[in-house]
Amino acid sequence: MKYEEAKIKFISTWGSLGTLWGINKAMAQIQALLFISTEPLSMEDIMEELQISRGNTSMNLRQLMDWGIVTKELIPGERKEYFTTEKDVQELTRIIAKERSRREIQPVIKVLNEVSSIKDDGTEKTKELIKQTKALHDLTVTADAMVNKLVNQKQNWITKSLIKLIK
Amino acid sequence: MKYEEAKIKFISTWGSLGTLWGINKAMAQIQALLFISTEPLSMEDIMEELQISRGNTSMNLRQLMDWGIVTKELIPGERKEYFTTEKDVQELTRIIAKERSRREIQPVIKVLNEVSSIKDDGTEKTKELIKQTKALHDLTVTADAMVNKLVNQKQNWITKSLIKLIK
DNA sequence: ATAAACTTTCAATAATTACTGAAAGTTTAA
DNA sequence: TTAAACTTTCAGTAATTATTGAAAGTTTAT
Repeated sequence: MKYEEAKIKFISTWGSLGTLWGINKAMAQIQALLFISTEPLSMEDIMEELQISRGNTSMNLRQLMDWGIVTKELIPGERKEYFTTEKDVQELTRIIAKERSRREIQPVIKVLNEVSSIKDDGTEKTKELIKQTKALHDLTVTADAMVNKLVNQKQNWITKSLIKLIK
Repeated sequence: MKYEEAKIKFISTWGSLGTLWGINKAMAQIQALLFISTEPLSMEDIMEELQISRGNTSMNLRQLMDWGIVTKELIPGERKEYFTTEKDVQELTRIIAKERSRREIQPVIKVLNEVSSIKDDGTEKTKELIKQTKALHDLTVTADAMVNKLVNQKQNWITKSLIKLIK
């Protein structure tokens, strides 16, 4: 496999993975492109490479910046804006985990908490609802805490954690 | 909050969460309904509760069975088929993690492996592609192994693991 | 064998989500 | 202050994904 083919394969795989993570294809592809690029890219560059419109590029870059994954790079003497993505996979993971927790997990925890706190009226179905949503609540809280814990160990966290768990 | 309200809230929250997990709303809602139900439900019951069509119910139940989350329950003397879901949250997590790994993570690992194994032609951009996809590959492999490890500790895994990690 | 009771399939349609492109907005340089 | 160079916005449209409902399929009882 040659460079161009490998690049296309990587970008398109990353793009379709994005879809089932709740971020759209274009957004994931832009991030992928920046991730393997040796220098910052302009909007023009991105549009050209991925064959997407200016509007699409602008909106998705904005979202990536909202996530904190992509940043503007000012190149002296240039009018255009250039973009780069976080290049360190562990830092990238940390940012994504934190954002997903904030955006998706926390709201769910809140609902599970509300639902599992309703008054027990003594009926079997109410007892079941409380029991099951409480179990989900506790699981979610603990898993979320665990991921945050893992991910905040800046240096070499995965390896370290794995070693701990295996023994 | 009363039972009916809490139930509706739980089902709809679970449903919309499903969406950003790559499983569709109806599928997640059916699972949620079964999860808090005290007894097995028929297709009729599910259609009625969630206000969805017979075809939709049938297809999504099938998918849930493919995932191994829902099973048919035969009730003696009854013609209809009844359905239940795994009720234990830890077992549920184990099944979901395993399936997601198989369906989504493994294919990505394969591509990352292919892409990061292309021949280094000495150019900077090829070096960058190899370096970055290799980093992603290693991270993905390790994280996947870690989740599997965690999740396969049948009893009380989350709590145990957290304790280990914190100290 | 027939029919009643049920489930599955799938073409048509609806609902949702993503994308475009041109107009409006902004910034910088002269 | 004007205009060139650039970015953002958003109404319209395209693409994708989910849902329906009726016909076809299956199973069980008689």
